[in-house]
Amino acid sequence: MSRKQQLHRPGPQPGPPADDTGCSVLHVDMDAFFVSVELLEHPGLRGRPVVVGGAGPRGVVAAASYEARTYGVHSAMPMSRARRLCPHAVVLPGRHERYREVSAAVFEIFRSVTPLVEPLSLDEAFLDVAGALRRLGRPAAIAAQIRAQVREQQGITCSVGVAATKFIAKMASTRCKPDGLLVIPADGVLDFLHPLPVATLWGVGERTEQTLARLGLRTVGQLARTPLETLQRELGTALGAHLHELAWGRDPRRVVAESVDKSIGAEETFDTDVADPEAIRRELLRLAERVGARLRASGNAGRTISVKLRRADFTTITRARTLREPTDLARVIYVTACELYEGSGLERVRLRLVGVRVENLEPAGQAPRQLALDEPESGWREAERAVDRVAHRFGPGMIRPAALVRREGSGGRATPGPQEEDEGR
DNA sequence: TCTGGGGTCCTATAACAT
DNA sequence: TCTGATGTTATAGGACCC
Repeated sequence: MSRKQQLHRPGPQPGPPADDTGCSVLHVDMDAFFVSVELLEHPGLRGRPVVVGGAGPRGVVAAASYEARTYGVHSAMPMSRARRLCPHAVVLPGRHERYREVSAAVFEIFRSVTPLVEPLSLDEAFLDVAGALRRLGRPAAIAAQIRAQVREQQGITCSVGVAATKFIAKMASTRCKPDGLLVIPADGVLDFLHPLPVATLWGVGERTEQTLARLGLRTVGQLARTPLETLQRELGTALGAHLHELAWGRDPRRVVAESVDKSIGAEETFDTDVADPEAIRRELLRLAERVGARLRASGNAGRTISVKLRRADFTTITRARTLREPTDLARVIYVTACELYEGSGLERVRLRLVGVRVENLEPAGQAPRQLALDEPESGWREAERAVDRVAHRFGPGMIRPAALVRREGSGGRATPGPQEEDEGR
């Protein structure tokens, strides 16, 4: 569900089959993934404008059907605006658990082709099929086979870009959406690339597009012919060099299957802005509990705790502190987060969002366990492990700190979160 | 029109060490 | 010993991705 989705003519490539020699990188992208999964269960909605996303007052669009897109609706758009653009759209709240299941099944198909599968998100991945050519045929044939299997086994469509490099494969899948297949031959890369608008490049968002527009650069070709030094002066050394390389079709990045988490975090936007420090601390506790549980589930611990505070006017600050030892304990995360919040100078300021993140991750097993006798940590550790076990058996939210048990008139969030539906246990 | 939640990466700066 | 140059690490902010 790329944000840069555009409406395109679907269908196969015209003309003779393109030469896919050396094009061993595939980029597979599900078409309007969340919507497509919903349509499996609500076939009556097929052909109608359907939008998946947050239904609350501050929700945004996570996915839009192609019918909805004709009204200008696209992902990341505020839901209020989407409803205005397309008042008769069907809005569904989204069920990520279900999307994860379908995603897992689709990725099984990918891995039956090659072990070199690099997930980018639930709905897209790079595949390096160089090692599968002998067994399964040419890259374009493998791509067609994957598309057929996804359609037959899961009932949804995807688009596949085939090229010699990752980023050209990704651009290709974007250009052939929905339900398409596009091969960019190695000797056709620049013809494909140079007429495209700069904003289609991976790494060019709204801000960078504006900067480039100031320089009079609208197409990738114009970008390519701009001196490297100019780009680096205007965009910074790293981004300037990166975009210059991409504009010439050069992208040395390999497809890598394994990846390590660098941070784990949670954040929440309030339905209405909150100034009360007690309510903010309660939210920090909820978030710390969530992050701690996910850290322990993933077997990680982290040394750096950061909080993110977004004011009503959308300006955002972050504050971080690095601990002497890594932790996976919600209690430690919570206490640190509170101290960072209290030291931020934003204690009575109206906030629309708070977030908690743990960085500098390492496997929890190798984290040194300094525990002096007077430290209560081991008690917390046992307590939190017990909570993990209960959550595992009975579902999350069965046990939680007393401060999070909702009381009548306790303030806090304007509407209960998903784990607060039931009154206090 | 009013902007979610999960992340990664880059840059600038400051503090500190060599 | 003082100092400048240089490297390293932590921090903050922001662009960008899906």
